[in-house]
Amino acid sequence: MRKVTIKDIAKQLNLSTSTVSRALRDSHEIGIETKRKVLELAEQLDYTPDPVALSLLNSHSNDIGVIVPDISNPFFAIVIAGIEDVAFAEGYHVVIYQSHDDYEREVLNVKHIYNRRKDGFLVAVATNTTDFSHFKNLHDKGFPIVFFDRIYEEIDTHKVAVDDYEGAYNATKHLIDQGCQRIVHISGPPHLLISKRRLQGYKTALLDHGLPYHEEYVWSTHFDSQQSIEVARQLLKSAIHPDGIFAASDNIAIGCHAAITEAGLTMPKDIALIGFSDLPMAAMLNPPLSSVAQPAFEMGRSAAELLIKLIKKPNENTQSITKVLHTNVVIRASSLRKT
Amino acid sequence: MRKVTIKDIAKQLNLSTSTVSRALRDSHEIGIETKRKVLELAEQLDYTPDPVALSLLNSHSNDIGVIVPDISNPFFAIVIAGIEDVAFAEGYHVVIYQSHDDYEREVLNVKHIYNRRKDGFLVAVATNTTDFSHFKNLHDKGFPIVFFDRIYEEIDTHKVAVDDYEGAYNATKHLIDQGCQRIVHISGPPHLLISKRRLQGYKTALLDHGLPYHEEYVWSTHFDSQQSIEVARQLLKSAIHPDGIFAASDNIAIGCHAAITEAGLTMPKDIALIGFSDLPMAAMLNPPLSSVAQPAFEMGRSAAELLIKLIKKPNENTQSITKVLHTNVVIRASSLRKT
DNA sequence: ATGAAAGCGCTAACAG
DNA sequence: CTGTTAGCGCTTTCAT
Repeated sequence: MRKVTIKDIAKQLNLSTSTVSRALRDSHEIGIETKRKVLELAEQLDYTPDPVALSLLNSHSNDIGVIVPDISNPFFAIVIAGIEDVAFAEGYHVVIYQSHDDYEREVLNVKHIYNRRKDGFLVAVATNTTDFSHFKNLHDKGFPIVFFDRIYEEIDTHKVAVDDYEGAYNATKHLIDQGCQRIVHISGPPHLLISKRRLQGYKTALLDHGLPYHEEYVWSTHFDSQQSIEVARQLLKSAIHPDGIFAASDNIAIGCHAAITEAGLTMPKDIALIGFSDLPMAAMLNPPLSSVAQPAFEMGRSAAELLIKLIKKPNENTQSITKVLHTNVVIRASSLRKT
Repeated sequence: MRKVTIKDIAKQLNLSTSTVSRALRDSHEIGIETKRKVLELAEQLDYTPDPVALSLLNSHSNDIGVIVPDISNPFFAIVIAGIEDVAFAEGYHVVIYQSHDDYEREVLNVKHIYNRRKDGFLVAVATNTTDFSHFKNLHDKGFPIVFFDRIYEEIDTHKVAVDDYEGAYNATKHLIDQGCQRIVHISGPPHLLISKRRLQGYKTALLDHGLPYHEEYVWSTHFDSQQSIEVARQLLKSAIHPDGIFAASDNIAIGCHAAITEAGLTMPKDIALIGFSDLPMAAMLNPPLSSVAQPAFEMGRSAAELLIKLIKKPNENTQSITKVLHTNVVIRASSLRKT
């Protein structure tokens, strides 16, 4: 029970494969009657064109790739949902790749994407990637790439990100407004652009409001709660005794939340806590977690739209655009002292 | 700057493409010297065989698919990590598909997998799938399929699941041991096999320990915390006044956890709560959530091993095996009343 | 030991 | 309006 091909139809109808091919694509140069017969038999035989043969022929696949560090991070899961939303509507299928924040895996993923003739890809760069030639090489060949969230600035292509600086500034300002004096920032991996920008927002907010900036108040960890709880425990045992914590992500904040509770301290009285991303989980904690909301779904949509634009008319898009989305601070009980 | 093909190598070396092809595959009928030259040039030109051409030729791709309802569910994310673990080691690439618990999407995913000549796939069936012919048809053609977690029993192929009955029984027994008298079960979608089995475990445990089984004590919702918090609120407002809740998943339990806290009740004193899966999140809650641990990573590994076995020697595996993994109850503060 | 030719499924000149 | 031919990149008979 093999797959039915264009050949089968041709044979049964005593036509050539090219005629069948043309009839199927509704070419104007085919007799109305022939067309009808072909379409009918195709329907009846449940014919579907072979995408692999088409890929070999046209060098494209109607698939687009998306590389994220980790699908279990709800932020990326939501971004992917946004990507699928527009891709699906435009007739593209999205193939998900995980780099597991590992450079080697990321390189493998990129190769897979290119070799399988994907039409382009979207990527949030892996944490430990420092060599970007796997992106650069493809981009130089004109392969459509869009960066999102974890952006690499040096390649001249479309990018979508959030205003990290603004979000961090406002989160920190909020803590200051709540009367916090010793505000610690727990950052993500220091070399990431998003980490740098969030740190900058934190720093500027302090300075703007007459609070000193101390390097010892800036801690750092990975973007996952397992590691963050450890770091938070250390922090709470240290001599700093923070009365406010701005965590660079919700996963980090969740780790802090658990460590604070574990230490017998209460939020927001002893420590006011705020995270970044406003994952669905944030509202479920006890007390509910304040967070800087990122439009993750919208980020996915925008990135996909830009990629598809790039795929459809590669020439018209000489100007690469960087889309900056805005955040807003969602205040919940973990940081709300005053009413 | 096109991709380098076997033809380029042939031309530069004044050989035929067939010779080059053979040399690359280290055929014995090729001169040692020729072989050396070919290999050297291939290396130098950074030649990689074109997987699309190979797919068209051999009807396979070295890709395996995995269909899950939703990647943002950490349980599935971990299963996928397990799948990738063994697939990667065996030289397969895993392509992730989301059904979003939607039948239509699932059918589309299956078609994509088949059309793109994936070597086989693993699937956790979508919640609202009631027609299984898209699986049945492929299975009848001999296409390798393995079911995991959300299993469909009627197709005779390998399956991997957890002992849901056992897990549910032990969770319920634990609540009974803690002195709970009015134990409510919040189930997942009722028609799912895992829901039925967990319900059965709950029921039997009650009966075995001299507690009555009331249908009004069984509530039901989807496997996500947003919807669960609503259901939990309703439950708490009802006349039941449960002193124990066994939630059919951690997401459901998280919703309950939030609703209980919101209502000003305390765990485990007023209500003892236990979930199912033991997601990383469970330990982070306040109070930490008890849960029935499922070996998610191991489930992924087993399922992938079975699929690859099926792919490699389809004939030898006439006997399909169903692997049942064991659970264990992880007790934390949300349910621990006695010490 | 190597080459020529056919074919995987399909489309696109190029002919009639 | 329809058929023939060539080719996407590769492997595999079948010759030599």
